[in-house]
Amino acid sequence: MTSKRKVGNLLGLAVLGYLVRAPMHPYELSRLMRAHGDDRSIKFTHGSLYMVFGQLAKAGFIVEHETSREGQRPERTVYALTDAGRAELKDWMRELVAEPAHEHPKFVAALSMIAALHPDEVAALLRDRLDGLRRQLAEAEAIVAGADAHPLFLVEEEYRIALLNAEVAFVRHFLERIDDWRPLWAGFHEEER
Amino acid sequence: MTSKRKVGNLLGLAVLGYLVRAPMHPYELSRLMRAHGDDRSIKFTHGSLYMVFGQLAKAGFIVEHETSREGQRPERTVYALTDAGRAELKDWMRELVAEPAHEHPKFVAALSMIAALHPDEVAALLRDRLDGLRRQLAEAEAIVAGADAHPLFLVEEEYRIALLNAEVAFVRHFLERIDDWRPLWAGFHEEER
DNA sequence: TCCTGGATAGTCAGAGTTGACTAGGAGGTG
DNA sequence: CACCTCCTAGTCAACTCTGACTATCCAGGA
Repeated sequence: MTSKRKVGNLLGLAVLGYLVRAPMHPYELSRLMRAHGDDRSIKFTHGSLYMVFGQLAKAGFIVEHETSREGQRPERTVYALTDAGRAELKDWMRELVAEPAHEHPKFVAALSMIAALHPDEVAALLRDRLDGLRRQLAEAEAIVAGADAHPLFLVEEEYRIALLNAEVAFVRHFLERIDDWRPLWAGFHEEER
Repeated sequence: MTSKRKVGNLLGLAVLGYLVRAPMHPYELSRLMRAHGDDRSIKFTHGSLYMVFGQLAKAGFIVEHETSREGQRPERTVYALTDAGRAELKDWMRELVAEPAHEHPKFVAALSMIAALHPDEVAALLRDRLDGLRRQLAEAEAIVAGADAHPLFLVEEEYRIALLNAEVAFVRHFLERIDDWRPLWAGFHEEER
């Protein structure tokens, strides 16, 4: 069952996943995640990270391990995972892998309203989109090719590539059919000269 | 440029898109959208709809058209689109269609942390996921087949189908490779007996 | 006739999120 | 050696969103 989690932000999952290896303070984790390119997979800003640490602590998944200070720098609070946190990590991962979630990508919203634009314009915009998709594909492929890590650690990038390829194919197919649909479509735009 | 919109919630896009046809009050739109199955494309709850109407009004994209009351029922406030609202609708649509957004699906987050689970368990979970994906595919295909509407109005459902098929293929491919990766992977789970 | 459940229409407290702000230290440079 | 910029580490006000709550009307069953 997808009963509601005490901490819903996926950034919390990443925190648990990293703390299982070693206790850390938020700022250290922030650098680590950026270095690993995790910001491509998990949305996070500097500010939300501290929020999530606070939420996880309140929920009992992590505890303050120690607080230290170097020179006059601000104090650092190091957190460690609890047993409850370890359990939450496993349980959350199981749910995310086993149950495909119904999500709401922006492009889907736009497609559901697509008749609001004139078909000629849609065709031009879709060609722009194809360019953008190809750029994203090139980026992802460069990351996979350029890394010397085991493919296990880039499996999320391969997933992204698979979805991007599917979207490219869909957009091309859409472009091919647009002319056939023009008669019906035009009905919505009579008033515009 | 993706300069920040005054109203960011995609539900606002739907509101603009429907009000372009006729003025409406929030509750009426809510029924209409549910009847059209728009909740599959755009996330919305009853409560957030009233919020979004308020935000759009504050931003000048819609205005109160009239308020009426039938019997002792609560008062209904009917809103109409302004010229600024019409412009925002077009501009927003153009951006959403032309520029592929980098989004953060939950499954990507899980994949980036996948080594936290034992490979045997991941294999089992992925098989569960395949079942779920096939159910979602069946659902989407039934919607496309069962509707007598023009395919233009179901293009978002076809997009979903394309992505689901791509994900099925990816998961199957992942399952095939899991055995090869087991030696490396196992390294993370020595401690667990 | 009374009662229950669902549709109608909207409000709002509390939880979550974002982005801007603080403030000292280290490193480079003209 | 004064100045500027980036790095370190964290806080917080303002905004957004969710879900629970209010209140009336109407249809159908007991």
